[in-house]
Amino acid sequence: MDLEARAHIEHPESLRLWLRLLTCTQLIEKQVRGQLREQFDTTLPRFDLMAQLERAPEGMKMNELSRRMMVTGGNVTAITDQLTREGLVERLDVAEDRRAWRIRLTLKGRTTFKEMAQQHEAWIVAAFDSLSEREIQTLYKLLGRVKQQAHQTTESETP
Amino acid sequence: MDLEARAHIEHPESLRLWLRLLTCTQLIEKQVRGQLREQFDTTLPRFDLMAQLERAPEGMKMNELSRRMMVTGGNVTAITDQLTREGLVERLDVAEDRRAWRIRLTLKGRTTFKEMAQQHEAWIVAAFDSLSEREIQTLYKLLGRVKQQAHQTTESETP
DNA sequence: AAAAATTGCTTTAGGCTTCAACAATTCGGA
DNA sequence: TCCGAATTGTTGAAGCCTAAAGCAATTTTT
Repeated sequence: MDLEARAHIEHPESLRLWLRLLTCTQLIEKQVRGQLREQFDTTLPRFDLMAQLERAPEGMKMNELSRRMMVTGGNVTAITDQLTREGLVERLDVAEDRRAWRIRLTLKGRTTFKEMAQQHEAWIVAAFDSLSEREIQTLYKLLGRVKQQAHQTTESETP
Repeated sequence: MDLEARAHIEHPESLRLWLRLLTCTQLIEKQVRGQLREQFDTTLPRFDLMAQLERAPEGMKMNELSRRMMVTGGNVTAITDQLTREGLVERLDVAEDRRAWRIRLTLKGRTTFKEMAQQHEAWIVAAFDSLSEREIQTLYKLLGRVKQQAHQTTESETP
């Protein structure tokens, strides 16, 4: 019993697909949130922010974090504040622009993240366990088209 | 520039797939939220609740709404309160169980929803425009397996 | 160089969401 | 029958998220 329960017989296939997509994402996401909470006492947004930073050893401006995480700026401010208080990330001055910060994982942040990331990866692999390599590829490719289209639509909204 | 930016070269394909799935869902969802807001001054959760009710002419217990919407009960209480105040749904007594309510769309709710649903359907169809009928079927089928697996995992968590 | 526009971040108000604790009711077994 | 357990819905605290407004610094225009 889930979101798809609302699909009508006469609904177009795309609508059914959308509800299923939504259901899958929400189920997996809930599971990941729960595990992060239980095992590491943290949240998905905080994990996401650290995941972005892990790829940028020299740090990243909040601006860029916001774009990559696909959330608004105010949000990044709040999460960065938390992680800073806990000593997992640090705010560094940007020499050329006194408005901006460079956010970087601390040593503690880096080791903490590594631990979480390893578990996280295992959960995700388990979530797609029922698909073959080939099927994963197919899914990946088809969703690539959906994504591209969605990006275009989003961008052309505000001219 | 989106969530996928954090994918490493050495990450397993499932992780890349997960990030892409998440990106697609979020992009489409953001778009739908925006449109609902602009065109109908409402929110996605409110639309979702009404969508569930639309299939149950005799109404539905909050309990069941909560399960179908995949959100917690407190949430349903709040959204139902709002929609009730606006005259879009109504709380009816359940004869056999004085703890429970039966929530039902009012006439106003029904006509309002029909209008929104029509637009909503068009947005979703547009979102998957770049896929052929056959590709939509493939996606639907593969995600079906993912969903089934996710449901099982979720259920076996709390014994 | 001054004015205007833009950019980077923060703050605030408001909505969604969960979890945990609670009251009322119903159910089930001794 | 009666007591404990489970269920139904509500409330409150805390976190995430957005949109909009605001401030400070920077860039562009005139």
